[in-house]
Amino acid sequence: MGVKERRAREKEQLQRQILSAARELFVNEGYENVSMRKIANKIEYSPTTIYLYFNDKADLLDSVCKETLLNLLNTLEQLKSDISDPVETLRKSGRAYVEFGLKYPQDYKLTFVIRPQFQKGLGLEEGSVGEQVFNYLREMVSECIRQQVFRQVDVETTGQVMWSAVHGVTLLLIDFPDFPWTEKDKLIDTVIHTTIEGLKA
Amino acid sequence: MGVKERRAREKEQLQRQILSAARELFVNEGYENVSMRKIANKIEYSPTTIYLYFNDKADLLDSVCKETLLNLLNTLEQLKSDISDPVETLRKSGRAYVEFGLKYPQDYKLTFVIRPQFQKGLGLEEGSVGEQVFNYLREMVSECIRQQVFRQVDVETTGQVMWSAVHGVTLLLIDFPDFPWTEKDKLIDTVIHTTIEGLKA
DNA sequence: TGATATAATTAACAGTGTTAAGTTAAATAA
DNA sequence: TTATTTAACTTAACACTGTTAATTATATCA
Repeated sequence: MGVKERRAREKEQLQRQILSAARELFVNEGYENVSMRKIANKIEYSPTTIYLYFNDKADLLDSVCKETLLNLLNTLEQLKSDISDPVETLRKSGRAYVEFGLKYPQDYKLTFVIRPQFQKGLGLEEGSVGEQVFNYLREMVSECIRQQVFRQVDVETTGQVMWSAVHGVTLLLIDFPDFPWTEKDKLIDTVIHTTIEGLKA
Repeated sequence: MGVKERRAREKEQLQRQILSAARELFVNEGYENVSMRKIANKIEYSPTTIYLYFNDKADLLDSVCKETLLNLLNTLEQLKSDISDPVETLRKSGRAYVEFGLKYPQDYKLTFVIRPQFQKGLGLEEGSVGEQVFNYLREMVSECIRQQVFRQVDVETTGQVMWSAVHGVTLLLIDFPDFPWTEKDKLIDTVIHTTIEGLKA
């Protein structure tokens, strides 16, 4: 009886090993520059072994991104402690979102830009981690509207506006590091502040 | 004397031919899925001929993006006619920017997301078309501040905030077409409106 | 015409994702 | 313990990729 379970455990472990090797390579060298053979070398298995654990390279990317989203979700959920000042929490969440993107720029691009190009199904389906992330944002925004700090536009639109702003500034900072940006922290704060002010009643 | 010129014209023509074939393929099939051989087939030349006109595939991408930026710049410049209502012009420009991105989604991603990954030099250097686009935005914003419609934060930051917003919503709409967005036009308008309101004095 | 310069091509290299077939090792059954 | 089945893994191969060096064809000039 225990044999099967041990084997299952071993399989799982190898799967995780592959995943972590893939993540490290994707993040350090970019998805396009990582070959299955490179990943295989890193874990000291033959390239085709990977195909016993993942459908293809895109599937590997998919799994890496799922992890990233989980990380992001965890990071965010640590912030929604006090509901007394929802705007402040939203502000903090926005900052945390952008900072997450800048801390793991490759992961962020992989998840929010590269992946959609390969996996047409957006990864924001019902019950997915991606959806949970957006739900978090929805809750924050919802509370701001409920307490009548924000004007009474619908929650969906408001959330999407907020997402646009943080997504935009995150990607610009990642993709054009040499652009003469305003001091980075100031820019991020201004983006978030501006959006929140614009949403206020 | 005229021979040289004719030859130069012919070279130029072939270069343009290559470029337009590349653009068409990049846009329709995605940069990664287009091979030099595919481009060569399209123009009925051998693959290596392309290398007589462009350094490499990234250089080809570069040229395609430069054209895209020129298109964007032209689209925008047709709007700055009346300076009397700078906020309205800025609003229109924002809309035009997003619409441009949605009209040519592949071009937009190529220029603002894919290219930075291959060409580390951001393509917004002094005198570049990219810089001109941002200069346009700067002018618009500048006028809003000059007429004291916007609060007196610096022009740079304000412009960058605006850019973040439109860039963000454009990419989200492109990358996650299946997400349950608010009605598209409403979302775009709200993003721009919110940002502008947030920037007002 | 023959010499020269330029344009375009062929062949090749080292690498890619992925599949099908073959091999090895481990677990079960006799 | 030995034979058989099953799972895990590897080898070899296919049809591609971007790019370079060497080669051939073409058009211009003397």
